[in-house]
Amino acid sequence: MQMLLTDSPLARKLATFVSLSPVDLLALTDLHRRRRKFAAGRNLLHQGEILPSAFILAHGWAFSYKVLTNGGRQIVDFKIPGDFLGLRSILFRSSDQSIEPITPIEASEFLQSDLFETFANAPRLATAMLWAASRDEAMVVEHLVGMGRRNAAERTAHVLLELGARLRLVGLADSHGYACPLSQYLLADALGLSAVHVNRVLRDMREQGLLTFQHGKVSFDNLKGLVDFAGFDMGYLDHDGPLQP
Amino acid sequence: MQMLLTDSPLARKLATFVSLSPVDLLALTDLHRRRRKFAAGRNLLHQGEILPSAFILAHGWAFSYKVLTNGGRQIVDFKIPGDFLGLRSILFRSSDQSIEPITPIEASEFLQSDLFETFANAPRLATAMLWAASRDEAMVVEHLVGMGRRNAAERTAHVLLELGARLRLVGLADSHGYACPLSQYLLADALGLSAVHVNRVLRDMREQGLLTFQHGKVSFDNLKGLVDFAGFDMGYLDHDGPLQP
DNA sequence: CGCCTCATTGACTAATCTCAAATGGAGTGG
DNA sequence: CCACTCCATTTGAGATTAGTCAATGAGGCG
Repeated sequence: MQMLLTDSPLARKLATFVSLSPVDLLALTDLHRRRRKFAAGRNLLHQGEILPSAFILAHGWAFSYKVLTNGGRQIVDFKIPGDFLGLRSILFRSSDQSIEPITPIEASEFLQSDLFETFANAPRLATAMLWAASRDEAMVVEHLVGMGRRNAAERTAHVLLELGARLRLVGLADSHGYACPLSQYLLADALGLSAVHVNRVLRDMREQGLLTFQHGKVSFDNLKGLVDFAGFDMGYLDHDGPLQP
Repeated sequence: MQMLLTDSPLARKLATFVSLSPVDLLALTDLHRRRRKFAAGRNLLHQGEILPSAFILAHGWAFSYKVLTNGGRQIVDFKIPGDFLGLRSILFRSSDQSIEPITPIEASEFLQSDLFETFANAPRLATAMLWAASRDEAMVVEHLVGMGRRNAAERTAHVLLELGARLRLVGLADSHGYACPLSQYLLADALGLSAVHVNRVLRDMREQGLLTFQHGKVSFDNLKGLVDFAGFDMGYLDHDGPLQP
């Protein structure tokens, strides 16, 4: 049983940065009690909704987004196994973002009280989770930076590289590439581009031998060149673990 | 003395959302012990630097930013009195952003240990500060959304409206406008635009009677029209206070 | 005054969007 | 197996937005 839990994507991710004690792992188990499934495309959390629970994504992909009054949609982040869904919405009264599954997903639901309990029982785990939240914020900042000061191709490459690095942490990618359920429309809404332009950019990069995004797979055809091209640093992803209070 | 502290921008901001007890105010006092001054334009915190302290901005403006390998600079957030500077960098080992004063500033420096002490002595204040941090993150998300799905004019209007709302919280603005030390270059680096284009956009909005950005002042010439034009919601700014664990 | 930096404007260029249409693959019913 | 539909992808052409380069003003300050 413990064996299985060490293998959950979240445990795997956290263990990369903090060594988890048996107590921590046990507390993590508790958070995984209520496993639920959701269909693709059906809102899991809606902008402004008040939900007393949050989720740990165990299987499948999702995304968080905001819709504007003018009709546009901006994807804030893609969520992969091991990520929290709606963590902020239980710490604070309401969420300002919506979350929608891309594929059918499985996620473990936990309540606000479960979280506070965990914080009390396994402080080290609490720290690790706070760190994970901070890492998420660093990713949003990096996304913002890319949006403002990288062109369409650099941005696209950067997002796909970042996803690769994150997936590798949970064992879902290697240095050659990964399975990717994103449509070009989703990519466009994340990158602040039109789907048409995303398509052209992907073709260019494929023809330049940098990366291939096709048939549900991302292949890094020239990883070094791509990292260079995108100005991908990764420092904001795998910096040292959290300080222990 | 207590009177004065209730008047600090941070106390004023937090008090809008959480009622602070005398103990909380006292703890806040402690954080304000070490007041320091910094000249405009001199880096306060540098990308990647490890600093054991953070600041509460008491007077003047600053901004946080990242520089890219390609030379571009993206401003992540403007900092006004009552804001934290470098809070993340003491919770986590290193900061991925730099901070620079725009005007001469005064800020209260506090150490990591001061913060943990405060958390222990005044839990309610700790919650309030965590909430403030979360609000900052919501602003970054909104900034990201604007970058991706609002055009140059909407983005500009949105940022200036948001600054107005934040300044009002600390008594530095009213519904007509506020004093604003930003140059068009800074605005451009925050908006992901060229300074030249910012200039044109500002002129357009001035000619349309929406807002005037001139001589260090922002005037909302048609607040309602402007809010409408920018799709400014404000929900992400003044949502309810934090939940009390 | 002379020298800054910031703001402003014009002319031209480059990036990206929009509209429109064609292609292709996966599933579905006959 | 075929015809058909649905959707995502792909491509082209022209319109729009924003960027670049270059020059001129305008205010502040030693």
